[in-house]
Amino acid sequence: MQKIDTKTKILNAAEQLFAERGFADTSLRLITSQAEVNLASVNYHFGSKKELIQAVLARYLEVFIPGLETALSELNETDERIDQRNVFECLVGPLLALNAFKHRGTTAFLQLLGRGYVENQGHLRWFITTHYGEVMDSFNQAVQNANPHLSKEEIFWRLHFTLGTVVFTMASSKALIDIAKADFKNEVDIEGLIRKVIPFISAGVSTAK
Amino acid sequence: MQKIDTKTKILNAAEQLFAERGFADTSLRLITSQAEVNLASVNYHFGSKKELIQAVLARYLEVFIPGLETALSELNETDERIDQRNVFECLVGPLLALNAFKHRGTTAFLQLLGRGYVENQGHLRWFITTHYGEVMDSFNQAVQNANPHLSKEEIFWRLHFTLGTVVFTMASSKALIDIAKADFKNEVDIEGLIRKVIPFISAGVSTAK
DNA sequence: ATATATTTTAAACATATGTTTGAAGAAAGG
DNA sequence: CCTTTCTTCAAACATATGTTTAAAATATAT
Repeated sequence: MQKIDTKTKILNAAEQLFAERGFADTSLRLITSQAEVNLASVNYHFGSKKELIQAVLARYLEVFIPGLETALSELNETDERIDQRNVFECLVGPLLALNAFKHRGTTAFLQLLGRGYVENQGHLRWFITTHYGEVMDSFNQAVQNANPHLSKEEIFWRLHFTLGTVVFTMASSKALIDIAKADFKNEVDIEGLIRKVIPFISAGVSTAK
Repeated sequence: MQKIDTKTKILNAAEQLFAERGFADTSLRLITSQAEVNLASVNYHFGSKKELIQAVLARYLEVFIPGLETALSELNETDERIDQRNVFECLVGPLLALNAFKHRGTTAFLQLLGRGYVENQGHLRWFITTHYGEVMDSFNQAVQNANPHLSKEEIFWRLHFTLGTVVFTMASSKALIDIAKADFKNEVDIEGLIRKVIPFISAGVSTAK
């Protein structure tokens, strides 16, 4: 059994609590008690709560973004006609890879993303577009290629609708999966959920006005 | 110029600030200073911050739910084939009616709904399904009539995807509208946003597997 | 082994929060 | 008018929060 250093213990506890309860409702004392570290170590290792939040998100983005980058560049190199579903499929691999990187990683990442977008007047959006602007542009380009009938503004809106669908679904995935199991006797896991949501958002994005 | 009583002044200020900044990030002192009333009057009139939040939401639900009820019962009585868009259109009237009830009422209500769903581990979700279960069932029935090719389970999932789309979009509507204005020089108001989202969710709900 | 740097710790700090108190003020009823 | 009830107000209260401090403990390097 290997020893986990303080920094990682804080990140793990903070990640889980932020995803479950949101950033504002999670105190440093709650984080440090769950991580079994001293309160002051957060400020020592991260500087402030704000920087801790960024570090939690960064740990996932640093894995997810490169994965998305390679998937997108592969897609953009094929000469075949690109369907919107193919574009969204680019997200599936990198997203599920987060589960290998960390237990329940996919769900946690998507929940954090949702929290970050809704809280703090869209500061996360600014962070992502300034730090990972190229990937966003690349993804946007792929969507435009798949939907030549749509204006850039229409695509902007629909991609944000998509983000809402995914983020909200993942944030309440546990409850939804439980309900589905009780009402329809049907077991669905996180990958099954992704497979269900892709036809929905693909149809939404590609539909004619 | 009529005198507005303290209770209403608090509700108005709280509603605006809750919608803009979320519940956790809005202090009672911020509310009472904007409402120009004494701090203690919140506890006097509402008991606690939690009850104030419920009162703010209830003021809208009491107007919106009956409106939705009548729109749905009208739709369910026609013998014509119902399109999925007709079902979602049932929401538009009651939603826009909130603007007559109160200035910027539609936006405020939808933002509050989004905040309520995302904050506080889905407590609002439980509140609505237990208090307004009949309307939810009626809405569900209309969707089934409009989509006879879909199983009940598939509809269950897609309606929750829809909820996510709407709730997330509205919670971040201010930020999104600002970006659209900056990037595309295009002013979108809340009705415009509703008109944009309905084709998206309608296509998503009705698409074949 | 000693000196240096890094990390951990308990305690204190400053501030912000929701809530309560008790007196003063206003409104209503007889 | 006086009494009673309802409402407002400034102040205090108790607690929770993010952050800082300075000493102790541990690790690192020479």
